[in-house]
Amino acid sequence: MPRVKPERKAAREAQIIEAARACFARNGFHKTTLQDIFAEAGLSAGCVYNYFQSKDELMLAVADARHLVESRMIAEEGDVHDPVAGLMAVARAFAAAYLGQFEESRRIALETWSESLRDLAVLNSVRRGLDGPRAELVRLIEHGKATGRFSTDIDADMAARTMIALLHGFMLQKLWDTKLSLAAVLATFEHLLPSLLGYVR
Amino acid sequence: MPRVKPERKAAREAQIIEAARACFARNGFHKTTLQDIFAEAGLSAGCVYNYFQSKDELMLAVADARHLVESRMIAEEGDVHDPVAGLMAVARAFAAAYLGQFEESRRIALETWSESLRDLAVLNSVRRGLDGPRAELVRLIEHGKATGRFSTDIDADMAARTMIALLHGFMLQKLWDTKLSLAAVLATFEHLLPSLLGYVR
Amino acid sequence: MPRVKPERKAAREAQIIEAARACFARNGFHKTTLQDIFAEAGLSAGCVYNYFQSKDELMLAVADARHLVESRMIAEEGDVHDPVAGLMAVARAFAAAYLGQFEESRRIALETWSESLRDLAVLNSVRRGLDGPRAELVRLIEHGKATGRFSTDIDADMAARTMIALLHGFMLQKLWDTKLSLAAVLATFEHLLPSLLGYVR
Amino acid sequence: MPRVKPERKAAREAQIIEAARACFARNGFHKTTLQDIFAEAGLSAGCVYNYFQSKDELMLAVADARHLVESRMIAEEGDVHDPVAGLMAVARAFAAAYLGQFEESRRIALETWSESLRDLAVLNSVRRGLDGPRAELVRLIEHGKATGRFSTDIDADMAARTMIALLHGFMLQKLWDTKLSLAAVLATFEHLLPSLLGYVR
DNA sequence: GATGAATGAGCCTTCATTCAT
DNA sequence: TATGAATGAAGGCTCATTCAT
Repeated sequence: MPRVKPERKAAREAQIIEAARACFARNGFHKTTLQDIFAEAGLSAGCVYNYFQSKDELMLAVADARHLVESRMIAEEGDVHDPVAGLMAVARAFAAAYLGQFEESRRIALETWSESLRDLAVLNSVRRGLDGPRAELVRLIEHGKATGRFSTDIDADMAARTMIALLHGFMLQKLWDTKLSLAAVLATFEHLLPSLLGYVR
Repeated sequence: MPRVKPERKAAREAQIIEAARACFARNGFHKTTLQDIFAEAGLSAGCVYNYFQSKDELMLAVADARHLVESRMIAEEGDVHDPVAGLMAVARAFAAAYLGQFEESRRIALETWSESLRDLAVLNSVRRGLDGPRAELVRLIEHGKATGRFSTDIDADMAARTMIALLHGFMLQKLWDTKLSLAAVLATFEHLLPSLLGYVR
Repeated sequence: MPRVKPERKAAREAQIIEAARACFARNGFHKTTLQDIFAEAGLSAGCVYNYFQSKDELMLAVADARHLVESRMIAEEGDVHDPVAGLMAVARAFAAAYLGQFEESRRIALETWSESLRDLAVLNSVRRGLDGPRAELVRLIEHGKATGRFSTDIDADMAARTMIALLHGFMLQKLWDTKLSLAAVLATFEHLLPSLLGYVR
Repeated sequence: MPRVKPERKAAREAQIIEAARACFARNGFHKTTLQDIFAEAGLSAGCVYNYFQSKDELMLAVADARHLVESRMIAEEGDVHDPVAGLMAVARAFAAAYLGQFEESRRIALETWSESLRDLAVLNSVRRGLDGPRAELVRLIEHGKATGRFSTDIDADMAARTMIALLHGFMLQKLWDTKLSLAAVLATFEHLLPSLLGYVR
C-alpha cells in the first residue's frame, strides 16, 4: 500500500485532523459523516483512508491533537519561578483557550469526554491528557510547598484536581450559557487559590 | 393512534425511560439502538412508539427525568435554617448521587450534556435543570448574606456557579478515574466553602 | 364471533365506508392508515374489524359502493323513451357526479382504477361496474337502431365504450386542471353524438 | 457524497429508471420495495441513492421519462403538412404505444396519474406532459383552421382535449379488458375526427 | 498517492392486525 | 358489540468502508 513521504504525511494528517475537528465541533462525532470530513478537507475518501483507518481513529487523532496542544501550553506557561504566578499563568492560558469567544475547543472537549466512555483508546488519550497536566500542576504545588510558599497540609493532588475540575465545570457552563464571563471565572479562581493552596495573599 | 389512560401512561413511560436510561448509560445515546431499548423494557417497538415518538424524544425524557430528580433533591435538602448546613446538605446529596460507586448517573449526565450540543430540546432541558438548582443555591447564599453569615462582597451567582462547576468537574474525573474519593471531594468542598462565601469557619 | 343485527350492521358499514372513502380521497389508499379511518369514523380498531376484515376489503367496499351508486344513476336516468334524450340524461348525470366542483368522486375513481391493477377483487368490481353501465348504454343504442333513430352501421358496443372513454378521460383532465368546464365537456359530447351514433341532429 | 461523471451518470440513471419502471408496472409504486428495484437494476442500495434521493424521486423520474418519450413521438409524427394526416399519425403513434399488446406503458401511465394526486412534483410532471402535446395538437388544428381545412367554429383546445380524453379513456379500458382492439379504437377515432374538427371527409 | 463510485449491513420508524377486557 | 393497548414484520434510507483505476 502506498506510504507517504514523512513531510507530506504530517501535513496531510494535520489537514485531515483539522477538517475532522471542525466537523466534530459542528455536528458532533456521531452526526458527522465521513463524507462531511472528506468535503471539509477537500480530499477523497480513499485519500483520507490512506492516513486514518477508521472514523474512530479520526476521533482519537483529534483528541490526541487537543492534548498535545495542552501539553505545550503547560510547558510554555508553567515554567515560572514563582508557583502562584506559574499557576495563574497556566490558568489564564487554559481559560483563554477554553472559555473564550469561540466554542470549537469546548465542543471538541465535550465530544472527546463523551466518546471516552465508549472508546478505550480515547479514554486512554483523555487519561494521558489529564495526567500530564495534573502532574505538572502537582509539581508546581509541591515546589510551592517545598519553598514554604504553600502550606504543607495541602494535598497537592487534590488541589490540582480541584483546579482542573473548576476549568472543566466552567467549560460546560460556558457551553450552556455563552454569557458566562471569562474574567469572572479567572477572578473566582484567583480568589480561591490561597485557600486551595494554603497561603496568604 | 391509540392514546393511553393516564394511569397506565405514567407507569409505562417510567418503565420505558428507565430502560432507555440503562441503555444510554451502557452504550451511549448513539450506539444504543431502539431494539436495545425495546428488549430492555420488554416491550415491542410499536408499544414504545405509543409513548415516545422518536429516539430523540427518549433522550429528552431521560434528561428531564434526571433534572426532576435533582429538583427534588434540592427541595428536600436545601430546606435548612443554617445556610452553611443547607449548602453542605445539598452538596452531600449531589455528591452521593453523582460521585458514588455506580456510574450510571454520571454517564447519563455526560450523555445529556453531549446531546445538548445538538438537540435544542435537550439543551433547554439542561438549562432549566441548571437554572433551578442554581437559583436555589443563590437563594441560600443570599439568605446567608442577609443574616450576616456571609460577606456581602460575595457574588452569589458566581459562588453558586463555582459549586456547580466543582461538582461537574469532579463527576468527569470520577468517570476517568474510578478511584477518586467521594470523601476527598467533599472535604475539598468544605475546605473551600469559607473562602467561596466569605465567612470564617 | 359477534355478528350484528342486520339494521345496525348496514348503518355501521355505511359509516365505515364513508370514512374510508373520505380518507382514500384525501390521501389515497396506500397513504391512508387504518388509524386514519378509525379516527374519521369515530370508531375503534376492533369495531371496524368486526365489519371489514382487512384494509383491502375496505377498498373493495368503497369501490362496490361507488359502482352501486352508478347503477342507480343509470337506472334512474336511462329509463326514457327517446334514446338520444336517454343517453344525454345519463351523460348529464355522470358528468354532474364526476366532473363537478368536488373532487372526491374523481379521486376515488382514480384510486379504484389504480388498485384494480393489483387487487383482483377490485378488478372484478371495476369490471362489473363497467359492464353494467355499458350494457345499459348498448341497450339504449340498440333500441335507437331498432327504431330507425340511429344508423344500423353503428357498432353499439364501441359507441358505448367511446362514451365511457370520454367520461373517464375528462375525469382525469379535471383532476389535473380544475378549470375544465363541465358545460364544455357536455357540449362536446352532444356535438359528437350524431356522428357517434349515426343520426342527423 | 460521490458525484458522478456526466457520461456515467446518464447511463446509470437510465438503468435505474428502467428498473423502477419495470417494478412499478409490475407491482405498482406502493407495493414496490426499493429492494425490488435494487435487485431489478442489479445495483446496491447505496449506488441507487447516489442518483436518486428517495423513492418519490424515482417515481418522478419514471414519469418524466414517460413524458419525454411522448414529446419525441409528437415531434416526430406531428410534423406533416396535412393536418388530418398529422393528427392521425400522432394518434397512431400514441395508440401503438399505449393500446398495444404490452401493458407496461399503460400501467405506468395509470400509476403516474394516481401518484399525481398526492405528489406535487408528479402532478407538475403530468401537467407539463399534457400541456406540451396538447399545445402541439392545438397548433395542428389551428393550422387546419387557418388553411380552411377545418371549420373556424371549432374550439381547438376542446378538440385537442377530447382527443386526449379518448386516448386516456381507452387506455383504461384496455387495462380492464385486454381484448379491446387497437384497430377498433383507431377506426372510431378516425370516424369521429370530421365531426370533431368540422370538416367533410 | 489520489480518486470516487459502489457496497450492504443495519437502523429508525410505521402500521395492519390482534385480543384481553 | 366495542375498546384500545400491544404486537412485530418489513420498509426506506444512511453511511463507514473498499477497491479498481
